[in-house]
Amino acid sequence: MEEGLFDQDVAGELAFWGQFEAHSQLQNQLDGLNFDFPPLSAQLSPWSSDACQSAFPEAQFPLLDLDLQSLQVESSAGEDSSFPGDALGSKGRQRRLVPSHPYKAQRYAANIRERKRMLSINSAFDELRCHVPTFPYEKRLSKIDTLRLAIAYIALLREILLSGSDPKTYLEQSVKSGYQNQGDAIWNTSGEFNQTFNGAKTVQMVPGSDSGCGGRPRVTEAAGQLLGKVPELEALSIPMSSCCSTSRGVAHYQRGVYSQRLIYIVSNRALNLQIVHGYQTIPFLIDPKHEVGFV
DNA sequence: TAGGCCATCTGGTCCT
DNA sequence: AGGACCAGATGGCCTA
Repeated sequence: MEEGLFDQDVAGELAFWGQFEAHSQLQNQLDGLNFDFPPLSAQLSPWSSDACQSAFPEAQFPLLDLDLQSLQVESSAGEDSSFPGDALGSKGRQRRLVPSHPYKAQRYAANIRERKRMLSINSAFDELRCHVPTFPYEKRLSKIDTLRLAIAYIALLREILLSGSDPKTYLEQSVKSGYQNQGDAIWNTSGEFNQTFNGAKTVQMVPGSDSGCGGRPRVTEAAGQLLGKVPELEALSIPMSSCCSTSRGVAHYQRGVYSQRLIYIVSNRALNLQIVHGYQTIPFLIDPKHEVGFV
C-alpha cells in the first residue's frame, strides 16, 4: 500500500479540532481518580497513545498532576452523600463522596473501579477516533459513529487489499464509477428519518434547522457553483439536492453512507459535498483551492 | 423544549 | 472473595 496515503497524509490533515482537548480532559479525569489507586496513565490503553502521536507528532499529552482539588472534595465528604441523587458537583456528575459504612465503602470502591474502566474505554475510543478519517471541521464523532466509521474504514482498506490494485487506482476508480459495494457499507443510524441516497437507504441523524434541510435538502448557491466546476463530482451523479447550508459554523454529515464518505475523504478532502445528504454543510467545505485528484 | 450523547451509579453475573 | 464486565436507570449538557 502506498505509504502515507491513509495514515500520515489523511490523518495529518483531517484531524478534527476536538481531539487534543478531549484527551486532556480525559487525563484530568483520570488524574482525579488517582488518590487511592496506582497511576492510571500507564494502564489506560494497551496500545498507549503512540498511534495518535504518530498521526500528530506535534501533539504531546504530558501527564498532569493529580487533581488535588477534586481529591479534597472527595476525601472531606460526609457519610450519606455517596448514594443516588446526591452530592453532585456544580457541574453535575463529577464528584461522588466518600462513605464510611463498610458496605458503602465497598460500593464506593466498585464505583471508582467502574469509573476507571469506563474512562479506559473512553480513552480507547479517543485512540480510535485518531485513526478514522474525518474532516477537520467535523463534529467530534460519537462512540457509535466512531465504531461504525472504523468498521467501514477497515472494510474499505480490506477491499483495497483484496482488489490487488494500487490503492490510488482503486480509489480513483471508486470515485469515477461510484462506490458499488454498498451492501456492507451502509448502516442505519439511530435516527428515524430515512432517506434514499444513490439507491441506498440512509438515515438522517441531525435534522437541519434551515429551510430545506429536513425533508427537502437544498444546495446553496455557492456550493452548487463549486459543484458544477468539478467534473469528477458530476460524474458521480450526485443529486444536486444532497446538501444544504447552515448559518452555524458546524458541519454535519450523513453518516449512513460511511464507505462512500471514506472514499471521498481519503481520496480528496474537497469531495465531501456529495456525502452531505439532508444535512447541513457550509460553503467553504468545498475548497476551490483543492483540485480534484489524488494526493 | 425534545432528543442525542454521555457520565455515573448500581446490582447482577462471570471469571480468576 | 474480589475484581471485571455488563446493562438499566438517572440526570446533566448541548444543540436544533
